[in-house]
Amino acid sequence: MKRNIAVDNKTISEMLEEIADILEVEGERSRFEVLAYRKAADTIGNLQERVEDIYRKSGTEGLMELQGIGKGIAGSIAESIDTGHMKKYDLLKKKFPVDFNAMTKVPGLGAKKVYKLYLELGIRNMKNLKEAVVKHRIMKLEGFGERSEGEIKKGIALLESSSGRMLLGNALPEADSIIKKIKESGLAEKVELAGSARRMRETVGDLDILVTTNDSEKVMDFFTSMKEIGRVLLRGPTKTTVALKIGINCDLRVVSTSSFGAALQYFVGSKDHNVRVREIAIKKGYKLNEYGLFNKKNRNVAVGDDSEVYRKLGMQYMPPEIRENKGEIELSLKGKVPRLVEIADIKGDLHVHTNHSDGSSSISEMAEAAKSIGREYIGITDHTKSEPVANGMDDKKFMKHFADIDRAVKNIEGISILKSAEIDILKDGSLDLKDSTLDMMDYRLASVHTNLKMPREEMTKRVVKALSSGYVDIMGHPTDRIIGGREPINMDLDKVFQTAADNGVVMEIDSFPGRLDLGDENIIKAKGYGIKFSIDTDSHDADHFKVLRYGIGTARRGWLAKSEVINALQLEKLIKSFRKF
DNA sequence: GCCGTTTTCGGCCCGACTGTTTTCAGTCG
Repeated sequence: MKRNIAVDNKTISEMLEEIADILEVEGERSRFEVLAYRKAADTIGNLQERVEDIYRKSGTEGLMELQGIGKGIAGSIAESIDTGHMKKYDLLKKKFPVDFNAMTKVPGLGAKKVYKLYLELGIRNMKNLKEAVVKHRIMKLEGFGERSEGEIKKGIALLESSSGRMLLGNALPEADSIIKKIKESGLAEKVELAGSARRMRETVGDLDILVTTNDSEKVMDFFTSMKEIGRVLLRGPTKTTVALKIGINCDLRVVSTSSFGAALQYFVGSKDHNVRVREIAIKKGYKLNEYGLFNKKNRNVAVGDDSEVYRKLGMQYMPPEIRENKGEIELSLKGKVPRLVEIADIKGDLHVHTNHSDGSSSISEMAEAAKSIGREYIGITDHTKSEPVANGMDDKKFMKHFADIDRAVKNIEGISILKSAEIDILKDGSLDLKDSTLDMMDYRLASVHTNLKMPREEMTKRVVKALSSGYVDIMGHPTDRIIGGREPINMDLDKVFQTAADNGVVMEIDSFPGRLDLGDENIIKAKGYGIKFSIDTDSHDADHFKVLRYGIGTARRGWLAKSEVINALQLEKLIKSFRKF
């Protein structure tokens, strides 16, 4: 019997991570080999495309194109996809039947401590660990103590109450508020957001805030007493870590003014980006750390902000969003980093719902709200009839709807309102409205909302048919994924993007924090096909327009320039761009 | 195990904080 074993990225990533853990505690291999496995695990864990798809399409060569994956690990991944087993992993796990993966997630527990707990106390999993804590067996171990046991206990509780990473859309407003308060306290000179939140990653594991001050003690006091803070995890003169009530940690780092530029460069990351930058520094005779860029005479030559570090290294500045070691270093050395799209470039919003379907505000209210934040046009894209839960409208209702839009247009100045719809792409790839209705629209946005679990071939066919119909201008939230909630629909993205390119279909970047769809990696992929993008908010309420910053952040992570974004066009040019012939 | 405008061999980023240590290993980012 042939079993179809689904091997997802998370599983593969966790296996590689455990191999690293076990190799580390065995201590027989070089620490670099351990590092290599961790790096590979990291790459797979953060991948947006399914590693299985890459393998099925391009084989081990395709896998080897990924960062930190060479012949050996590619082979292991291939093996696990083909057979459902990874021999190397199985062998090591047989030797050490320990759930490193779960236990190293407890803050303060790394591979070596987990190994020691196994050797001395026979602890193999979280259940054993919890029991040992309750029986106070851990504090008696050499190298552990009462304190460690308490931290492990708290760590377990924390893990059980939280799921790890948090949506950027939930974390960033919290960071904004903390930073604002520190600024207003007058205790710090500079206060900057760093880390993955600054890079606008779709989820963040923690928040990093960087300050310069001449009174570190007072800033730390102020920070640890803020009402947002749940408890203080560690506190030192330069670094304090707290658990925020919203469920993630926040680091506050204090650096001297002269180190600010290097520190900002360092703490914004990413880690992989920084490794490359440091290597370049070494080759040029410098030493780079968070305190400065030091020349042979040990003088810090990069005073100012992070752009100074890059300038001194002969590199063009790279915006935080692209610092992921995905080719930006090479572009920077050649001076070819593109100017990325900004919020200020956006002139309109092409995905807006009203209370005519499942929105909560009227056409006029949405238009007024958009106008008040500087939009010059919006497109009303209410749902079609296949979405009864969203009050989707049929052809007849759309007639009345369009008349209502005409009326709203007459009563508002300073913003244009376009007629459109978020048209359902039906199971067979046809569209949910009559051609005659579609003809009345200024443009057409189409999305998949139903039958999301279709097999890959069928789904690909369905979407390709819709995009080739000549009636789709924009594909809405193309993969339909919900971050942390729903897998992307299974389709051959290369075929879909090729079809879109051939038919002049624009891909949407839906700015809603839980969607961010397309995501950064798929944007880069689509960009390769010459596709254009529309960065929309998918607003269902007048208050939703503010989520645009997440879509812009994602677009920037996808290296998009203004010229690749259709809603950065003025209205006349936009309309022309929709007229294909 | 990975990787390559000094290399297909010989490198592989760097420092803070903690607990339990009496000088440091482990963990983290």
